[in-house]
Formats: sequence, structure tokens, C-alpha cells
Amino acid sequence: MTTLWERSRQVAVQAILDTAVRLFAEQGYEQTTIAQIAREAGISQRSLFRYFGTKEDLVCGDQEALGELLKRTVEQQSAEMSAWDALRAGFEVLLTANHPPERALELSRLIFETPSLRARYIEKRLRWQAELVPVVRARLGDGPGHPAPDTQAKAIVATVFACIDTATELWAGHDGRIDLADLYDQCLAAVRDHG
Amino acid sequence: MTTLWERSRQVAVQAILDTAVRLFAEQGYEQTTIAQIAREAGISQRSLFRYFGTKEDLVCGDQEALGELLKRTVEQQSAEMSAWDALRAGFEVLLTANHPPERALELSRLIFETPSLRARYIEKRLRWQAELVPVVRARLGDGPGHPAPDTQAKAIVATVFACIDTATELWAGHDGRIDLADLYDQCLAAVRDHG
DNA sequence: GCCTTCCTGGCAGTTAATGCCAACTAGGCG
DNA sequence: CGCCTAGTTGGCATTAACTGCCAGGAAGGC
Repeated sequence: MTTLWERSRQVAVQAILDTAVRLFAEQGYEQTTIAQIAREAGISQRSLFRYFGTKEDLVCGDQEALGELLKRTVEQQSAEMSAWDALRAGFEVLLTANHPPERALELSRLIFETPSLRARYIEKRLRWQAELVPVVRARLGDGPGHPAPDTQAKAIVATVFACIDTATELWAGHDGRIDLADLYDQCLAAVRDHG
Repeated sequence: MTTLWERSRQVAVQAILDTAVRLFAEQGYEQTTIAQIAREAGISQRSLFRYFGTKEDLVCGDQEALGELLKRTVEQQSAEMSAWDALRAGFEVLLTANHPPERALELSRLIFETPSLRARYIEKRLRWQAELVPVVRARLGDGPGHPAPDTQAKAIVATVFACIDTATELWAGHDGRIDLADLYDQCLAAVRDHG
């Protein structure tokens, strides 16, 4: 443990993030420049880019870690659980592991009202999707004779994320007053329940 | 009709597009600069930006027109058709209205393998989704008493696009040898058929 | 207390994108 | 035919996100 370096790094990262989120909320994402964030956070522009490779990473940078968590959680669900239920369980773990809800709400609103950010966010999510496909496919084998299990797995994962996205958008639109997991269930029911 | 201006504009646009697609295919998207495209297309950099607002628009610029077409097609389906079937009909019209298949394949591959392009493409698609929600919601009213029709409509539209995206990715991965509409049906079946 | 190692900050440069202005050209009108 | 207006084009400057490079400094082992 290179202790002091690690610690001051953590402090710097947190200071940058706080400054950035505050400025984004005050002025909007596009209107806030990297130079301004660096100045107010008391760090050089050059170092800011070393911590966060891009401006977008200031908002959706910690996605990689969550993707890992999601994958591991889905893998560890009991083998009898259907792919849909395993993915739902993974989603629920994400909810508890996320930021404090108030911050998550602020970030979600920012992402959903800034097109370029939303696109970037979805792009990162697509990487999770790719990693989840083999995990989901492993749960499809024991059903009846399915053709093209890969197609099936990809479609299921894509749909689950589409519903997560839709639910999150609705949740942010209602200022977090409606339970996110409930919204997700409603979305999935709208898709899967025939009638 | 301001004829000559209109016509030379069309010619210029086509020349720029041809040059751009060729260079992207040869060197990759990120490695090709706007300056190079402008130089080889025989136009100033400034004018190129007037035709195409951004570099990404060179690849996915004509998406707006397709979005309009999709919305109109879905609207015009017979009222008895379910939301799912109406959306499928819209998708099928898109397929025939698109570029020549060989070019569409090239563009799709470029988009799927270039993260920034894919993000931009998704961003444009999100605008289609938002516009389709009211159209889809109008088809849900005559069913049994549904709670939160907006949630339902959003979830359905998001899922349809997730399946379109998945099908297109698979289609590009198979070099277009599998029918895109068939892939879409497989994706949707994987999501909607319980078993 | 030195020395290696890693981090930081400043500087210059690249690329996409935008605003501004002067030169130009198509097309209408006398 | 010749001018005039309107819309177009291209060059110049500028901004903002990034990247490479190099010097200077601090942390931690010896």
C-alpha cells in the first residue's frame, strides 16, 4: 500500500467530483469547462485529465466497477433461477451499491437531460451487456431445444437494460418519489405480459 | 426551386459523403481528419461544417429523415393492429428505405466498431424513441384497464429498439448473410415467448 | 541523508467546431 | 446587357477538449 499517494489521490478525486457535479448542476454540463472545474478544485488541468480521461468520465466514470459487480452477482445466483430473475437480482444489488440516493438522483437527471452524456452512458452500459451475454447464455441451456442461444441471450440482456433505462428515466422524472425497482417491474411486465 | 444551388449542393454533399466513407473504411474513423476529407473532396473545411454540422453526421446524418418515416409509418397502421405489430411494420419499411444494402452494411460495421460513433447513433435513436411514445400509447388504450400507460409505452418502445439494435449488430457480424427482419423476430421471440 | 520512483504542473500542439467578414456567384429587374 | 440583392463560400481567428513532453518535486526504500 503506497499509502499517502493513494489517500491524497482519493481526496483529490473527491474534490474534483464534488466541484464538477456542483458546477454541472449550476450551469449545465455543456456550459462548464474543464478549465473552470480544475481552477475551482485547485488542481492543474493536466492532472485532472490524468484522473479522468474525459469530461464525460466526471459523470459516468465509476460505471466500470458497477458492471463488474453486476456480472458477479448474476453469476452467483442459484442455477435454477431463470435468466430474467437472475438479472433482476443483479439489478437490485446495483441499487443498494450505488451512490447515496440523492446524489444518484442528481446524476441521473444530469445524464437524462444532456444528450451527449446520455449517449456516453449508454455506450458504457453496452460494454456491461457484452460481458453479461455469456453469463445469461449459460442459464438458457437447460430449457427446451432453443435455436441460436446467443441471439436469445443478447436480446434478453438488451431488453433488461432497456427496461432499466426506462425505469431510471421515469424515476428521475418523478424526483425519486417512486420506487425504482417497482418501476422496473412495471416496465418488464409491459413487455413480457401478453394480453 | 433555386435550381442550380440546390443541384450543386446535392453534388457536393454526395462527393463529401463518398470521400468520407472511403477514407473511414481505409484508415478508420478516428484516424481520418476533417481537414483530409475536405481536401480530398475539394471543398473548404468551413463549408464542410456547413453541410454536416459534426464529423459524426457524415456517418449517421440522415437519421432524422428515417425517424420521421418510422413515426409516420407506425401512425398509419390499422387501428386494430397491436403496438408490437405496428412497430414491426415500421421497422420493415425502414429496411427497404435504407441505403443500398452493401453500403448499409459498411456503415453499420463502422458504427458498431467505433465507440464515439455508436454513442452518437444511439443519441439520435433516443430522439426517435421519444417521438414514438405517444403514438404507441394511443394503441394501448383499447386494451383492458392498464395502469400507467406511459410507462408501458416507453418500455415497449425501448424494448423494440433494443431488439433492433441487437439484430443489427448480429446482422453486421454475419456480414449481412442473415436476413435482418428474421433476426429481429428471433430477438423479439426470445424476449416475449415464455417457456 | 541520498537515490530511485512516481506524480504533478506547465507548455506546446492537434483536432473538432463556431463566429466573423470579405469575396463571389446565381438570378431577378430595369 | 448591366446592376443589385440574396445567399454562398472560404479564410482567419478563436475556443474547448484532449495529448505528448519535459522539468521539478515529493514519497519511501536503502
